[in-house]
Amino acid sequence: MRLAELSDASGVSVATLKYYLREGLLHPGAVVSRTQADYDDTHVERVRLVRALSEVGGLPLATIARVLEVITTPGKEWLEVLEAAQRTLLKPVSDKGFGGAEGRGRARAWVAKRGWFVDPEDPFLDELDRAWAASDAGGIGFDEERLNRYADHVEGIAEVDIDTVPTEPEAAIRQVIIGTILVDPVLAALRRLAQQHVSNSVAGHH
Amino acid sequence: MRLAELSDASGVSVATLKYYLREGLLHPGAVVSRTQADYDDTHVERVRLVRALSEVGGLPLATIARVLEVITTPGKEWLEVLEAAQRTLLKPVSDKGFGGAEGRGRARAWVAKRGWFVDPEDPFLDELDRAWAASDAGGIGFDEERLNRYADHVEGIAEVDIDTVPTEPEAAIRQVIIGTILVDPVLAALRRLAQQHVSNSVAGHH
DNA sequence: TGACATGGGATAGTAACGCTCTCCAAACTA
DNA sequence: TAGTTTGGAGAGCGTTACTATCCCATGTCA
Repeated sequence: MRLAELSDASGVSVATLKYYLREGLLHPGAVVSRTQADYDDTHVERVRLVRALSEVGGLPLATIARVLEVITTPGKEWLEVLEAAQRTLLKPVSDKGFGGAEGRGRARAWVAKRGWFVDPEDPFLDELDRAWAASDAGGIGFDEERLNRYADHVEGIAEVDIDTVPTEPEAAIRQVIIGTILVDPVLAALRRLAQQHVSNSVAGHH
Repeated sequence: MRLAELSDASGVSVATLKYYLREGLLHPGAVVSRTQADYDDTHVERVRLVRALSEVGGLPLATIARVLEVITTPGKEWLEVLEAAQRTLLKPVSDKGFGGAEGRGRARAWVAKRGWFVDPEDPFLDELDRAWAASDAGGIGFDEERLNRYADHVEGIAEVDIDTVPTEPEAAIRQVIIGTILVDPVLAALRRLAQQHVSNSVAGHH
């Protein structure tokens, strides 16, 4: 398959493919001659993955490059890779609150109270803090009780996530990382649809 | 409060505040003289809201401007506003799949099968299609059963959402729109923490 | 064998976004 | 009154994700 054919197969312009090659988002094809390279299905797959992570996952290309590196580096220890993946996925946190610095560390306290087994150094605790503070800034601050109600249901989601992780390590890493990113938008869309359903159901009963 | 003081109060630079004023993201202060304007708490709040929607919600400023317009336009019918809000929140869909156009419309079929009451024209059905297709492109495609398991839990989340909507229309609109945007990151962070908890719990039992 | 289109690599240019810097004259301040 | 500060307008900048141009070796057909 030549570059133009890869372009047709993936729906991405030749110019963009060249760009992805330069940026290391796409592995080079087999060099046939100095002006020709051969691409195969792995390239088509890769391009689709990159577009999915970019368009739906909303990740910047630089982050996608790191993600790809992690999931294509074989061997390595499970935990090591997952940790690297987590660090990779996190947007650099700007540490600034929204005018007031109150409420930092609420997430840790809440998680402890709830009895969740999570590393107290986990960066997603800071993410939760940030997101919680943002809700406050938006004037829709919520209390621990409401967070607990959310958490009840999210636990169920996480169980599905863990349930469906393949046993083979290579596939597992791929699933965990890509699944985490790409399933988020699915859940977001489901949430909006479910809101409509619930609200229509309630309305229908009155 | 002068602009410099608003800057101190909100943690946003004067230059950026000027920019927000130009872009209509921040309502003008009361003009005291040609070189002085008076800002108050509503301005501080507004700036924090803009930063929250931008930094945590990840919305582009142009979208934030539209959101603000919707939630600050009083009167209007409930449904009308919510509809406008939904349209506002959606990123312009590029309609392109990820190389293959297969699988379009799966979302509608699935929703019908599940018996959810949603408008068949709802753009979030397309969002769900896109996100589902992206998961396929990522090589972690899932079947309807897994989607059903997710949906069971998401319904619970939506119930919490609807439960906590205030009765007063003005506040309700604000809550629905801002809540939808800003709670997503909270749920995403919770999901990652819950994944860890579940996975640690399982590991602990073996 | 030669004319000529095509492919791939390198470089430069572009559009959108989100600020940030500079300048200005009016106005407050010592 | 001298000096600093303010708000407003405009241009400029850095990043991101492409896109367009140029070049020439190669493949292709006569």
